[in-house]
Amino acid sequence: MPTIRDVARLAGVSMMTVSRVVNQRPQVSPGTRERVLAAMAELDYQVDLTAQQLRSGSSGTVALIVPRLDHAYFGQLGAIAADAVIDRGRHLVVEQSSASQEGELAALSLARLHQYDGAILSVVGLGNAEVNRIRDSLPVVLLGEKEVPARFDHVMMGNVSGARLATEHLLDRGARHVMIVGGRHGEPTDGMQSARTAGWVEAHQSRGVEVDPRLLLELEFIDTGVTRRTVARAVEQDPTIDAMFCVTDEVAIGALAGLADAGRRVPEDVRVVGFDNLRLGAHIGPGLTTIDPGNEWIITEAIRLLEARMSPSPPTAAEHLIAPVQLVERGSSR
Amino acid sequence: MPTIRDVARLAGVSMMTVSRVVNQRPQVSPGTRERVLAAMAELDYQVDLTAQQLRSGSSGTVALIVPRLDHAYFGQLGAIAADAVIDRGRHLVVEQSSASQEGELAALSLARLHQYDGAILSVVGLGNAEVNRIRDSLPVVLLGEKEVPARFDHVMMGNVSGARLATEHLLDRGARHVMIVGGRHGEPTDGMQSARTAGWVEAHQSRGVEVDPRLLLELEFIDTGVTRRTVARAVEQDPTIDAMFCVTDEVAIGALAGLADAGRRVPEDVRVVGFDNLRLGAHIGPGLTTIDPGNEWIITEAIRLLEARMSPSPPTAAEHLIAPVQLVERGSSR
DNA sequence: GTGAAAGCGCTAACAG
DNA sequence: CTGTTAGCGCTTTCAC
Repeated sequence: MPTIRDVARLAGVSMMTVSRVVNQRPQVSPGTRERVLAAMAELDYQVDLTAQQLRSGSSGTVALIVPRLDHAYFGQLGAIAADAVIDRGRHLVVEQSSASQEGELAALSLARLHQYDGAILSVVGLGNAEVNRIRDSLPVVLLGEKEVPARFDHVMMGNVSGARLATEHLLDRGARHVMIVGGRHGEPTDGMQSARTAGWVEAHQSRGVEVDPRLLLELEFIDTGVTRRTVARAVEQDPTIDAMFCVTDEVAIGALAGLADAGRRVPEDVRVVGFDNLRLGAHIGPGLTTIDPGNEWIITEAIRLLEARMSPSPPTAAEHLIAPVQLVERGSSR
Repeated sequence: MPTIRDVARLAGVSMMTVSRVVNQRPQVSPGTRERVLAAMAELDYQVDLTAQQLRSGSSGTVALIVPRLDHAYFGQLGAIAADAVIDRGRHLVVEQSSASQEGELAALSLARLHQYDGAILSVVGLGNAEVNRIRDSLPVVLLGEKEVPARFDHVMMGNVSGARLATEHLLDRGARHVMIVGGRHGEPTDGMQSARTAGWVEAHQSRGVEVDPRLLLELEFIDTGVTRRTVARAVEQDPTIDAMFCVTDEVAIGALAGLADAGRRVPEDVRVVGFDNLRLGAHIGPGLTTIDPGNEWIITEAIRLLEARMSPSPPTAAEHLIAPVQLVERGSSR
């Protein structure tokens, strides 16, 4: 591989001049620039970004760390983020944190994170202890539905309001036995499932309907197949169920399948609403009514916060943002 | 940030000794190792991977470059690859190549690629001219359904055999008017759609059924919504269609929706088979029959080839592999 | 507008 | 088992 020194020799200039041309600095005369560019082309020169980064301290790269690459939701997040980061003149790389046995922490090795100018971290399954290990040495914005230490910037979905919106929609449609599929007891700050369960409860209160605790359906884990089996069993045991709020769209797809297995029609017998607004939802069964969590908004804000932290200006107080949600009405709840 | 020099000073040893401890080299006495580890903990030392890489020439990182992060297929690929790479003692980062206006080439900036020990490149939409710009300076394995220059290692799906298998399955079930949804004329080496169309033709020949060229349904582009509209129109115009081979599962999901829109039942009126074996397929409608392209096999082989290229041993001739496919039979074709 | 010197943090190669 | 020397490829700083 040719180095900047080879280019300098060939062009008859100093390494510094080549460096200036490579980095598009203005203080180079047109003639010199031409000769340097010619030499670069001649040698097929490529900058060594590693050396550049070691010396200059910046890599031009931002990382997005997600738990799983094969969950549709994180894929959408990654695609949006990649475009947004490019528009800001940097590049995005995505890493999967829960890879293999080593688990979340391995990918979070601070050493690796330090290779980037900044990082957007999706903190599902990460304890505060782990998150706290991130020193203030690196600009970081947190994503995710759990409470995080106050000193970090944090963007989350409108879990409570979204779940409430979805459940109110079902109650307003006349449903009186709205099951929450994938619900979980606990504080709304514990995570996605607890927060959405809180919204489900709130909706009942706002509409003056009693909450039936037997309608909280826990799932062994969040998975389409698991949901399918669990839901089919549930509706066979309790034929009065007339609606389901599913904590995610993937769960809702499992619920639709389970309801079909049990011979229930959607929306005639049971209405269904999901959460995430996956693209696919529009084309599944009668069309999946869902909550749009505002992913574009989330990424836009996360990157805005990250840019602020990466800028040389004095660091401001951490922000904690909640994205605005929207109901997307389709056939499964009509 | 503390450096190796700070640790060395605190532990009362040379930088080299600290380096040996950090890199788990055996030739350090237990006592010294203890003191160094203590000093590292005390200072909360983290290696600078950039400097390490500049000096040692290796980053311990492999890149996977995919066109879109939000296509379920590439998400699954990424997840499998991340696990496989970790098991080999390295890390994986995923980049999206078709980000924003700049397009494929930007992410392929050779300079960026050189930061990695090796790269797995999904070459959808990449011309041979672009691929050829990759010098032999970096271990690279190509993925994708188009023909590539012979000097590159290349792993691809069994497009022709898979499409043939799917179509034969439909013909054997008694279908006589098997439409290919998302088909395209051209050489089988042109890309995914042409290759699968070739398999569709082969199946007709092997079963002695005439190919009706009007049953080749082109799509404006590969998208669930586009497919839905196009398929609904097609079956209204030609009521004799009794089966569909869809070039991908995402297309198949659109076809299922379009068939429902047009009042056709699956599988009673029209049988449907997809291609990709997305997890979701099992739970959509009657269950989507599909071709499993052997993603695990593809990634396993790609990484094996990459490891071989990354090893110091002499480079062997490039390999061009085709993954074995399998029919996954579900309700949509019964 | 251009160049020389110095060094980012680390490790290969060689001594001992 | 431990240390010294040199330098990876680049850019910062300062000089001209």
